[in-house]
Amino acid sequence: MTVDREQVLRTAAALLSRKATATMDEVARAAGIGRATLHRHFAGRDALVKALEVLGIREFEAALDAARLDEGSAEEGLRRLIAEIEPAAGLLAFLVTENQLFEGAHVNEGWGRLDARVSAHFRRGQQQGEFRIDLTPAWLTEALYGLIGTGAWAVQDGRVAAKDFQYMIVELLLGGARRNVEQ
Amino acid sequence: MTVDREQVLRTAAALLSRKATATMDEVARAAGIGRATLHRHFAGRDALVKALEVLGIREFEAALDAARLDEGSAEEGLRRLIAEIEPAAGLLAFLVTENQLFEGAHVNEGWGRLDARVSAHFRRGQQQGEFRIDLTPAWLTEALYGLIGTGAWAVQDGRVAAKDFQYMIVELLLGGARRNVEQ
DNA sequence: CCCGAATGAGACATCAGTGTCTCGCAAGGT
DNA sequence: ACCTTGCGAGACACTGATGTCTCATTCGGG
Repeated sequence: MTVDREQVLRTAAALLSRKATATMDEVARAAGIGRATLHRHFAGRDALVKALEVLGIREFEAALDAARLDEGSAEEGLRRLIAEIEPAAGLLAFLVTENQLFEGAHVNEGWGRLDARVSAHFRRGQQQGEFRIDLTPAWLTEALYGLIGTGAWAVQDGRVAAKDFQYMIVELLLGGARRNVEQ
Repeated sequence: MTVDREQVLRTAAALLSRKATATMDEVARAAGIGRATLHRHFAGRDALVKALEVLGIREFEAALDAARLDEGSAEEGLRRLIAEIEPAAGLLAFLVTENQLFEGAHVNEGWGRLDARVSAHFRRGQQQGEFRIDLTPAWLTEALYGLIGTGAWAVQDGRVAAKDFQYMIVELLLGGARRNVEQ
C-alpha cells in the first residue's frame, strides 16, 4: 500500500529526462499514483527536483566509489566509471540541463565534490603521462558530463544503440575521432 | 523606432540559453522592448521559439557553407566548421535542449539537412582514412553537437576561457584525451 | 476480524504566465 | 507642421498548473 519513494523517483527521472516540462500530474500518472499522494511525499515540484538531485548525486558518487578510480591506469578507471554511470545517465542528463538548480543562493555541495573527484582523476592521468596536458581537467570533466548526456539522449531517441553507449563515449573521450597510425 | 527583429531574436537567444524558462516579460525586458511589442512580432512563446529555431538552423547552415567542408582534409574542414559555429553555439545549445521542438508532428526539416551534411562529412573522413570507422557518423555528429553545447555552457559559467572554446572542442573531438606516442 | 494508516479521486482556491486590448506618446516620412 | 505608424505601459480575462482539502476506499498489521 505504501508508495515506494525510490520507485517514484526513478520513474520521475525517466519521464523528466525525456520531457523536462512534465507536470506533477503527468509525473504522478507515470508513477502509477495519485497527484495527492505525490504531493504527500514531495511538497512540490521544487522538492521533487531537489530529491532527484540528491538521488543523482548519490548515484554518481556510488559510481565513483564502484569504479575504484585509483586502481590501475587512469584509462581503466575512466572506463569503469562510465560503465558504472550508465544506468544513471538519463537522470544526470536531466539534472545538468535543469539550470534552475544552479541559480539559487546555495547550490548543492555534492556537485563540487563530484567535480573534484572526476577532475582529480583526469589530473592524475595527466601527471602519469597517460592524458594530454593541453586539455584542462575542468574541460575534460565538462566534456565527460556532456558526452554522457548526449549519449543518453542519443540512445533514448534511437540514434545510437544502447549496447554501444559505453564504447562510443569511452572511445571518443579517450581516443577522439582521428585515426592514428598504430590503429 | 521600429524594433530590430534580428536583435530581439539574438537577445532572446542569449537569455533563453542561460534560462530556458524565462517568461515573455523577461525576454521583452532583456531586449529593451515592451511585452506588447514582443507579442506584435511573435504571436506567442511558441512562435518565438520557432523563430529561434529558424535562426539557429540558418546560422548553422551558413557556418556549414562558410566552412567549405569539401575543401582540404576532413580534419581541416571540421576545424573550420567549429570556428564558424562558435558565435551560434549558445543558441544551438538552447535549441538542442528544447526537446519540445522535436515532439510535435512535423519537426523542422532543417535539422535533417544539417545532420545529413555533418554526418556526410564524418563519413568522408572515414572513407579517406582520416577518421576511425568504429565510431559511427551518427554518433560523431551527436557528439559534436553535445560538445558544442557543453563548451558554450562551460564558457558562459566561466569554467572554460572563451578563447579556448574552439581548441578544446576540436582537440577533444579529433584527438581525445589519450596522450599518443608521437605527441 | 477489525481498525488505523495510507491512498485515489475529485473539488477548490490560488497564482503565474499568457494573449488581447486600449490609450497616450514619440518618431519619422511627406 | 502634419499625420501616419509603431511603440510602451497598463488593464483585463483566460488558461494551465499548483497546492490544499475532503471523503470514500483499500490495504495490512495486530
